[in-house]
Amino acid sequence: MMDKTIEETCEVTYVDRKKVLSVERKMKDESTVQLLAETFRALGDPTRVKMIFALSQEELCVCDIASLLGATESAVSHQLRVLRNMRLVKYRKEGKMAYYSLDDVHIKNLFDECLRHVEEM
Amino acid sequence: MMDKTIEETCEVTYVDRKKVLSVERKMKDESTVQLLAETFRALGDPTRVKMIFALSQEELCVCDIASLLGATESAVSHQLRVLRNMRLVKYRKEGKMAYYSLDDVHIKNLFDECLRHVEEM
DNA sequence: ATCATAAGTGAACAAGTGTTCAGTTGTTTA
DNA sequence: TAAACAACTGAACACTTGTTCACTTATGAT
Repeated sequence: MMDKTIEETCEVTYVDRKKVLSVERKMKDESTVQLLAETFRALGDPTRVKMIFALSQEELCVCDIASLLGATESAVSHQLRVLRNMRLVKYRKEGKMAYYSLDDVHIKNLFDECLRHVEEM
Repeated sequence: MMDKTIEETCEVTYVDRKKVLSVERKMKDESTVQLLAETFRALGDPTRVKMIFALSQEELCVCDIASLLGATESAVSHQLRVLRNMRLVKYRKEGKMAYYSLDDVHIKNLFDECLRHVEEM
């Protein structure tokens, strides 16, 4: 990229150095940015969106979800792992069943806020 | 997938048909699910996360953002298009500059809620 | 102990994504 | 008018992701 900051020789700068520096100071660190992106990406799939919505309504076991989505349990299991890895869902074991639900209230808030945005489109 | 719903011949069902049907009735339609997933996916990239954060602080032009992220203007322009397509950012033209900002208040709420979730991890 | 079943896993492949490069458009200034 | 520049775009590529298939683990029933 070409350097557009010419403030050393000229007052007029196309890049607003003051604004850029101000934002740069507040910028979240690399690992937080990474986690944010991974979290959003975990939500960025139609199958997983349906799972999150379903789990925002009811606690469900893997085969409930599979039945609901018309998917194989294997596929559901793989997707649940993605959501689990980002702490979007939690589960409790009861015998051979695993009952899943949303991990915390932020997830529902986050999801509902996005729903509101989308429903305004 | 094997059919596990055996309620016609037996009272005991592994799939809780009542819960599944209740969720099925409330399930969002396919196009809403698709938009939700696309919106989350648009946010699911470190570069775009940084852009959204930056724009939550200040209105910025393309070259400000490029300078801030150390990216080419072409790359920034491509990423901004993704965000624009999902109405996550808007822009105003002033001469040859394009000033970008977050599209609406939902985006900031959504982003902040995710930040809170991530910072609890 | 054996069988059935809920859940989870690894490997492999098709499909989708981000970046770069080269080039275009439109505006400003000399 | 010509040159400079902000912004945008299409094509190509390397890389990532979701799904399927075959298999494993672990629990409960016969």
